[in-house]
Amino acid sequence: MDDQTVSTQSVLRALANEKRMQMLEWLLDPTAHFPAQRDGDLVDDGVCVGAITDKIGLSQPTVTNHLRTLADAKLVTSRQIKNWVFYKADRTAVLDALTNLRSRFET
Amino acid sequence: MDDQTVSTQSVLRALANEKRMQMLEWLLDPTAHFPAQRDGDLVDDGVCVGAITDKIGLSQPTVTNHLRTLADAKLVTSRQIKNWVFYKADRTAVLDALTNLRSRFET
DNA sequence: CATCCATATAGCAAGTTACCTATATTGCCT
DNA sequence: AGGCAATATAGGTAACTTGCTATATGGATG
Repeated sequence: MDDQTVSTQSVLRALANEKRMQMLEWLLDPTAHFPAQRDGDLVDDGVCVGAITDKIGLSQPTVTNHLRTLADAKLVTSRQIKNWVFYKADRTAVLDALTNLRSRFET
Repeated sequence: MDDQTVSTQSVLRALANEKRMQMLEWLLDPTAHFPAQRDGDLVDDGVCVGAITDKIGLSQPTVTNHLRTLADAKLVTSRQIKNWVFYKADRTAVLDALTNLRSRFET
């Protein structure tokens, strides 16, 4: 329950930034937002950092940092393939977090 | 829609702080968390700043500031009676904001 | 009208966040 | 092995957040 509190806060902090919100929305529907990748399937593996960096217009380290924040909140997962790291949204985790949040506010 | 974006962010920023989350939860069920007030009904009028200040253990100006953040996000409303200001949670606004947020993440 | 009480505003300090550039790390390829 | 490519880490700066104390404001009351 205290653990719950911490995690809800980390989710809220992760979402309370437009750039991260944008990235998460893109990652939830990667084929709509990113070109196909040579190594790694957009849907199965996720989107590589470079593609996100190109699209969002921030430096690569800043993007890596935002992705870490999303990962800390368990909203995205990452996997390494060769020397790429692919980030993938966890839709279930996102929706569960919101359900959880909502339950705090219902009577 | 851009307006929507801004407002979603203000809601998320408002909730992404434990003290404000706490206050909002209290304000959603005031009778469970605050003693009856002489001037102003807890449910109908809301909770006065002083009562919130006593309970949360922050200075009065800090509490006023947090309440403003919640009010900017439209999660609470305020009304003045005599020289008290009563803050009241807007449950509908809270739930609508979450519904709205969720709709961004559904397929 | 003087004062008191409740809240708001001003202004400041400390901590955190968001961004950058430079560099390290790691894996691949010739 | 050497170099290239992709990402992570380090380190620095500016802006924002969170808290405080001191003070202003404005209604109520003796």
